[in-house]
Formats: sequence, structure tokens, C-alpha cells
Amino acid sequence: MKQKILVVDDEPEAVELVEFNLKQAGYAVSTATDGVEALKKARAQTPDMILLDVMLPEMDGFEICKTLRLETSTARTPILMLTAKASEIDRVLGLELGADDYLTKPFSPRELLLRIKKILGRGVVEEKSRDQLRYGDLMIDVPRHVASWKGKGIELTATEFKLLTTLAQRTGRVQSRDSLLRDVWEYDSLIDTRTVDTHMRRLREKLGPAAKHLDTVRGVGYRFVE
Amino acid sequence: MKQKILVVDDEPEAVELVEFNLKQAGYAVSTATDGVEALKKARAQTPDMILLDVMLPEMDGFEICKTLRLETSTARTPILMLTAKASEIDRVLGLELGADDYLTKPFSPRELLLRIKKILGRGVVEEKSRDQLRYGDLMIDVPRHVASWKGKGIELTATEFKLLTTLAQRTGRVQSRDSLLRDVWEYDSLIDTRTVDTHMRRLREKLGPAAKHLDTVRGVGYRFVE
DNA sequence: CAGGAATGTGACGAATACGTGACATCCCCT
DNA sequence: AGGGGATGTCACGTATTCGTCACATTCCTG
Repeated sequence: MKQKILVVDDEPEAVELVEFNLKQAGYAVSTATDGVEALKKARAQTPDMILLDVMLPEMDGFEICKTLRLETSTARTPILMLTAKASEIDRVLGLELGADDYLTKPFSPRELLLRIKKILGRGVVEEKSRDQLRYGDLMIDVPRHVASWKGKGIELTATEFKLLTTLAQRTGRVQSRDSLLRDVWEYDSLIDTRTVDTHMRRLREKLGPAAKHLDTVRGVGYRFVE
Repeated sequence: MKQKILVVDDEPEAVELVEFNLKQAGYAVSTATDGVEALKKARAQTPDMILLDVMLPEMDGFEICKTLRLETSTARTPILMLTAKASEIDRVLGLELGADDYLTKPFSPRELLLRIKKILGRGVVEEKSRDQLRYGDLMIDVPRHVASWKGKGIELTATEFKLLTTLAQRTGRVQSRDSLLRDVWEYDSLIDTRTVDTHMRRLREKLGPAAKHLDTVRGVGYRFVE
């Protein structure tokens, strides 16, 4: 199964060159030359990776990147940004945009392939998800100990943060109060299980709209949903 | 830690000139004047980058480049090719050879350094951070053991300086007291002590306004923020 | 629809973690 | 030896955070 890469650039020659090299290297390639087309194809084809030029007519790369991050179907698709200016790099890789890597133009085919392999080759989604989790507008950065909603930080206490990450790291799976006590509190049940409920409440309060990710499963426990 | 560059050229004068310039610029340089020697040194020294002339007796630059790419220890080492003919460029940069960049002779030292920086300067965020860190008005020069605020020096003790750099080198990431004890004090013991806190206080006092970079994350540890 | 169980909510005392000042010890320098 | 700075430890005060309980609400079951 070939991996699909979507190439977005407004210069047909540039697209062609990249396309040729990527196909040589065994990837399936689709292309777009403007922002609207890019978004459409990204949604329809769910590529394994997107190569995105910053300079585009109308909707620029930053806009597209942001939009892609907000939509669940593409929120976790790795994005490799092509940019001309070193000054943009911080912004590209930062929390606001959250691209996975960047390349400054001009670049050699070899450089390009190295970057792509670096991202695709190692099953990044999982790798990265241990450090930084993203679900639509909700971002959780474990080592930084920061959670944010639409780029705005959410202040959480240590316990709340751990509870959130414990749930998020096993997205979709219901976790009983007991198992949460074990994982978050590291107790063997010296603690009232209602404590979990209380902390879930506090967590929900602080998360605000993002609390929609926190599901109560009656009679069983809690679960994080996308 | 200086970055090592291997210079390969069969003309001793050319080698000397390049070597001089690179050393001036702060790189560690080793040289080779023929293909066999080049391969040997590349394997043995694992340089951070190889400067490779195409015109060489016996084994030419193309051969060497190919060979280097095939061997795992050198497959990812950036290669900058020096070539006389524009017609060779495509081949040099193409997938077959996979050099990272090229320079046509003759070139000025300035051009050379620019190319090298472009290639080496890329993944270097971490590398660089070991030498000099800058966050707004706060500057930390690790090898010189100097910190300053708005150009004015801040006198720090050895421990305070190490604590600061340890935090700053992992900007954004929260570090627990335990991990700080390990990294700064090189303790293994997990004794519950307020030592870290005390030093944080002293550090904050001395940093004055710059102390805003030092964040306490309750229940977790400390963190350096920009 | 009623009743019970499970969960959400609000409040409060207890526990905890952190900042701070003080102090003893160590080490280097004169 | 003496002095001064650096370092590690301790005790204490305070603000935050935690765990628990009582009560309200919701949901399921019969």
C-alpha cells in the first residue's frame, strides 16, 4: 500500500518536479495549486501527509494549515511546510499552526525525501502522540504540562492534568474509577472513588467547551472521545 | 562542541585555503586528498559534513558520494559538492548521488560559509542552544559561563548557572525536582529536600525582572518559558 | 411513573506544596 | 587561621489543592 502525499504549490513547475521525485521514490501523489483545491482534496483523499507551500494566492499556507488542524479528519495529518523565510519557522512549528516540519526553499530532492521519511517512516502519529495530543481545538502537551483550547491555555492542577492525559492517551476506551485511581493517583484504593467524580467535575469546569471530549459511561467509568 | 567538517580535494592549496577559512569560522576541520583517504576518514571520524571536490584522481567525487550514501554510518551525513561544470549539477543533486548542495568553482570563502551554514544550521536548534541562548533581553552564554540582562551581566554561582541553563536548554518542558537534582546536582538520591526550591529562589532574586522566565508548576516542578 | 442507583454539584476542613528566612557547614582565598 | 561567599538543610507561614461528605440531579429499571 503506497502512502499518499498531497502536494500544494501554486507554481506548476515546482509541483511537477516534486511530484516526479516523490513518485520515483514510491509514493502516491496528488496535487493542488490553490488553497480551496487543497482543502477539498485533503478532506476527500485523507492523504498520509501534506506538503504545503506557504506562498499561495488567496488563501495562504498558514490559513490552510490552521484549517486542516481544526477539522477532525485532517487534524492529525502530518504537514510539511515549504517556506522561503527563516523568520517564519517559529510560527510554522509553533502551537498556533502546528506543522510537523519545514523546509526552506530551495531544497534538493534528497532533502525533501529525508524529511518525508523522517515523518512518515516512523509512524509519527503514535510517536508524537505520546508527547503532544491534539483533538480538534484541544491540545495537550505532556512534557510542557500545558493544555490549550483554540490556542488559549487552560490552567490545570497537577492532578487534573494527569487525569486528562490518562484519559486522552487511551482515547475511546472507557476507564473505570478504580483504574483511574491506579493510574492517576497511584493508590490501590485508599481513596474514595467519588474523588474521581469530583476531579472530573473540576476538569470539566476548566475545560469549558472542550469538556465535550469527556464522556461519562454510566455504571462503568469515564472515557475520552474525539 | 565544534562541528567537524571533512574537506576532500586533491589540490593542497585549495585544501589549505578552505581549511583556514573553516577554522576561522569555528569548525573543526580534517582533510583528505584522494578518494581512499576520504572514505577512510569519513567512516572513522563521522564528520558533521563533507566538502567534496568532484575532480579527484582515481576515484572521483561521484563515486565517493555514492559509496558514502550506501554505508549506514555516513548515509545521512550532508555532502556539499564542489564542481567546475554547471552541466554536472543536475546529476549531483539528483537522487542518484544525493548531495545536499553544490558550489561551482571558483567560490569565495563567504559563499562557502553561507552554504555550510545553510546545511548545518538546520536541525541545529538543540546544537546551537548549547552555546548561546537568548530569550528577549536575557542572554545565557554557556561556554563563557555568563548570563546577562539587557547587556548587563548577572553574577551567578556555579550551581545557579547550571540550574538556569538546565532549565533553559529544555525551554517549555517542565522538569521535576528529581530530574533537576539528577541533572544539576548529579544526585541519585530521591531525598525530599527543599534544596531545589532554595536555589530557585536565589536564582530568581539575582535574575530580577528576568525571573519572569522561571515558572513554577505546582505539584510537578519548574519550567523555563520564553 | 416511581424508586433506587449512579452521577453531578457545592461546600468545607485537612493536607500539601511552595516561598522564605535563618543557620550550619564547606570551601576557597587571602 | 580567618573571613566571606556558596551550598545544603530545616522550620514555618501561607495559599492552593485535595479528599470527603451531604445533597441535588439524572438515568435506568421494573
